[in-house]
This record gives sequence, C-alpha cells and structure tokens, in this order.
Amino acid sequence: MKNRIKVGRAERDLSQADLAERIGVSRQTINSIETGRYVPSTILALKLAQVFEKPVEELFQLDETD
Amino acid sequence: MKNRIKVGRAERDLSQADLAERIGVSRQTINSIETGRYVPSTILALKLAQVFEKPVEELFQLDETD
DNA sequence: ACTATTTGTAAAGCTAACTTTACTTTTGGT
DNA sequence: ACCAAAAGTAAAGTTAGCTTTACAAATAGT
Repeated sequence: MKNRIKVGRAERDLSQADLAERIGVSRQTINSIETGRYVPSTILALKLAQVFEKPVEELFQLDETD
Repeated sequence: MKNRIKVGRAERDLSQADLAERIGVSRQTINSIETGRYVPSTILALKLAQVFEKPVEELFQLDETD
C-alpha cells in the first residue's frame, strides 16, 4: 500500500497533529500510516479522503505486496 | 459503516465464496463484512472496489457511529 | 419432499490497527 | 547557535480484522 497523505497534508498545510485531531486519531497513527508502518481501516481512509476532498483511490494505492 | 457489497455481488451474480476467492480472503470475512460484524481494511476495500468497478466511496459509507 | 448450494454464525487463535507515554531527531525561524 | 515545533520511533497494552473449523438455517432446483 502506497499513500499520498503527506502530500495531501502539505497541500492543506496541516501538521500530523492537526490532521490527527481533525479525524479523531492519535498523531502516531497518522505518522505510522505515512511512514508505512501500517495500513488504516476503511473508516480512517474515508475520513482522510473527506478531509483532502479526494477519492480514496487517489489517496491509497495497492501494490504488488497487497 | 454501511456497505453495498451484497448489491455489488448480486449485480455480478457472485456467491460470497466466489467473491472471497477472487480477492483472496475467507468466505466468512465477506459474510462478516456484509452483515456488519466488522469493517474491512483499506486493502480489502480497494480490492472490492476493483472487482465491482466502483469507487470505494460508493461501496462504503460512513455513518454517525464512525 | 430431497438434495445441493448458499448464507449465517460461533469459537479459538493470530496478527495488525490503534492508544498512551515518552524520548530522540529533524526542520525552521530568529 | 538557540529554541520551538514537527516528525520519527519504540514499548506495552487493548481492540478489531481475519483465519480455520464446524455446524445450523435458509434458498433454489428438480
């Protein structure tokens, strides 16, 4: 799984902490997703898509390992 | 989280077992998602979206409890 | 009515998602 | 160089996703 959360965050000028607060998760959760330590739940993915006003498919992309 | 997997499956005339096999999960996983016992990972959501050729947002919708 | 397929569900077990706390490293501004 | 904010990371604990096995209930075809 690749993701473009860091980019989305940069576009909106949000810190990891800002974003975490907006969607109701811990900052480490955002960090861990960005750095690929784990894949979010669909609920989180949909919330991120809402914040960035982008489709989930644009934010998250499957790779060979998935 | 609401989802429209049962509908997508009906459109393509796939059994839960068929669908499960196509995306590489157990039949119970599909059943559990359909019956709302749990929410899939983003990886699974993207794969389901691929099979049904529909955006994730169309297949999965947040509700108040999320 | 009989049989086969599909669906629903449950229990036990494993792994991954997520939390909190806490510390280090990096980046940016002055 | 100094300080503050942001980002990275780690450990321990809890919960949720997913597996396998197994069985019961519902649906469909003949």
